[in-house]
Amino acid sequence: MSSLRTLAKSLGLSITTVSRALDNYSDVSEATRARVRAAAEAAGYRPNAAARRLRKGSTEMVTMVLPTEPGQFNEPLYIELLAALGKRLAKDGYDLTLLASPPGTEEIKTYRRLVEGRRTDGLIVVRTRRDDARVRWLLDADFPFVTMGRTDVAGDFAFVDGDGEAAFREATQRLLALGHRRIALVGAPTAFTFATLRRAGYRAAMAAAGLEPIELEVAADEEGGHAGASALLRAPARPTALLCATDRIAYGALRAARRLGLSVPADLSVVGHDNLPASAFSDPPLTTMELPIAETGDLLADMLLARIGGADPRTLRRICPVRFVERQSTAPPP
Amino acid sequence: MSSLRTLAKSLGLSITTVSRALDNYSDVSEATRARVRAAAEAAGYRPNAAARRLRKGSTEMVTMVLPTEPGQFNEPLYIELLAALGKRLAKDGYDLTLLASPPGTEEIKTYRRLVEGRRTDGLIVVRTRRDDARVRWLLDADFPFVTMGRTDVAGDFAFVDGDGEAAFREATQRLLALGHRRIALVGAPTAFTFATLRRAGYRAAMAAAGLEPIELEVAADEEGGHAGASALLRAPARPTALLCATDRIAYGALRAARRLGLSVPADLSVVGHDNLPASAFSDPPLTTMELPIAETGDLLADMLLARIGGADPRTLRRICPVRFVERQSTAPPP
DNA sequence: TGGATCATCCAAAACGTTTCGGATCGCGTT
DNA sequence: AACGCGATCCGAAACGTTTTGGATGATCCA
Repeated sequence: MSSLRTLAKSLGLSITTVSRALDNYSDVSEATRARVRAAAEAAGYRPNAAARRLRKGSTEMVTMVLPTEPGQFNEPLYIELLAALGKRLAKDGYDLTLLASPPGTEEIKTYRRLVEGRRTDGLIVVRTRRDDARVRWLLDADFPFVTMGRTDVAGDFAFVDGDGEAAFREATQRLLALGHRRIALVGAPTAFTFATLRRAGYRAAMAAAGLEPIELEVAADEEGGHAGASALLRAPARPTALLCATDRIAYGALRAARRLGLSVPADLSVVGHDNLPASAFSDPPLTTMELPIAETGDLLADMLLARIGGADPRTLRRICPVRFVERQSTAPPP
Repeated sequence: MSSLRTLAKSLGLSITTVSRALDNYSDVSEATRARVRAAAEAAGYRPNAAARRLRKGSTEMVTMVLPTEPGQFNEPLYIELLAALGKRLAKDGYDLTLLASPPGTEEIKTYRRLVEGRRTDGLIVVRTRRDDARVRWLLDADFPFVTMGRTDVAGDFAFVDGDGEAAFREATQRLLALGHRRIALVGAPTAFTFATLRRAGYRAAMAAAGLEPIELEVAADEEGGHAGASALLRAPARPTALLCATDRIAYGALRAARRLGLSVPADLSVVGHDNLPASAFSDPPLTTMELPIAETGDLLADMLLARIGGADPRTLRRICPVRFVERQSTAPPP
């Protein structure tokens, strides 16, 4: 409604001057600037986003595409991440938007639309895979992006990740220190980088202790955890501890243990990862691990802004330590 | 990079014709259309979103602003809602974006930016309050929007809501039918419409049975549920059933019961609402209620598109039935 | 043959902003 | 008196689409 034109006309000034006054250019007098500001305020002037984008060639927005399919995992984390990112980006005048897309080819199409239609200045890629088509495509298109989580894809790009390997190594060592020997991993699909890294940490600690790893790969949700833990706990040499790739897997495992009449932690120790809000209230409260999500969001935002500004991605990589959160689902073996 | 201009030049056609060919206008020959299509495909042409928006005056995007503060509630639901909405909107060529904003005045500012800067064609408002400043503002600005959840704000707008009142009435009746008499409500903050409606249903059923309601209002998360249930269960005439406004409150209640040495459902029945993925795996699996979220999303999307198209909001209101999900957290009282 | 109709194409305007390259004026210097 | 300079201001172009309002031939009918 209220455009620069009408504003200029009502002030008896040129469009140029009004624009520059509002943009704090130095070549407009303080008196005029004040007058313009007041008028703009009174008229509720707000620059038309499309026009400004067309002219400036930048959208001042950043997008995160969330792969969604019915019953996916880790969503609460992504929302929190979004909140942190949004806050940090807003400081630099960027809007953060989230786009839901079913994973797979549909997702790549979404990226194409975003990038080729110049609908966003930068992207945040989450739930990375070891071979990640999105990352490959974005590298190829030479478009600014940042990933949360690592990838095996060759090329230079910015990322933030938790040190899942060290975390699971440490967690395994803690279980070993408690006296456990038959420690099983209820892992997530190893197509995801995080699952592979956590497994590597587990394997390393087991190998160092001279123990055979016991592993299962399940869907990264309660159902997967339930099925996986049920299978493991029915085996002849029943594990005394379950190291779960995620908290949601751990919830399923807790339920499986109960159905088999095992009490946690007396008969079985269970450890998760993510420290979801519900984990402090599970039965028993879940021992788990946590990546400080707010800091991660800040970092990702900083990196993405740097990338948009043209920074070298090789300087933008960070692997963050994961904090161990001890609760009541772990104890010495029976 | 590849604009209409370059495309036209390379084809020896005018910009107009290329544009119209791609837009399936009838006044361009089939032969030319095919030629243009092929060239556009080859060049990877994608219309510049800003330019098209500037010209058409519409953004072809729809926004949902998610009020986020540390440890909020119901996020998994919103993600699923987002997925459903996105799918439905994509069919009509609309992008759905989500914007996180701290609730309160900051949130209204976000709405102003979106609406006055013409950054979106329509809004989805969630987590409605009885007196909702966002709704008031949007009504005042006469901007197309849809709410998930009702409001006491006077005025006509489109909404979808679950029939929380009927659901909680029915749930209370079920508990009554099991023989419970001391049924307590662990409610959410009644500033939120849903909390008030659910409480109304509970009160109606209790009144009809000639019983005094026992109520507490807590934060709508695990912590709130834990605190509220702890207080209620320590009272002299301990309730035999807890009706919780949300599943997350119910998780906290389950934990509180356990800490007090009460077994669910033998000593205490617990009922939630939302049917979060984790609820089938709590201990015991939680009896709860469910609003089919995918259908809700479809409905909301339909309504919003209708509103953007100028439909009368008075024809766009829907209160959906809520399904009762019986699991193992309910039983007759001891 | 002349006029109407149709199929196909196009020039130019418009959307609202930012920005380039001056224009104008007053004032102090030489 | 001419000049230079700083402080203010402005016209016009440009961003890449969509759309209006024709233009141009070819074909058809009387």
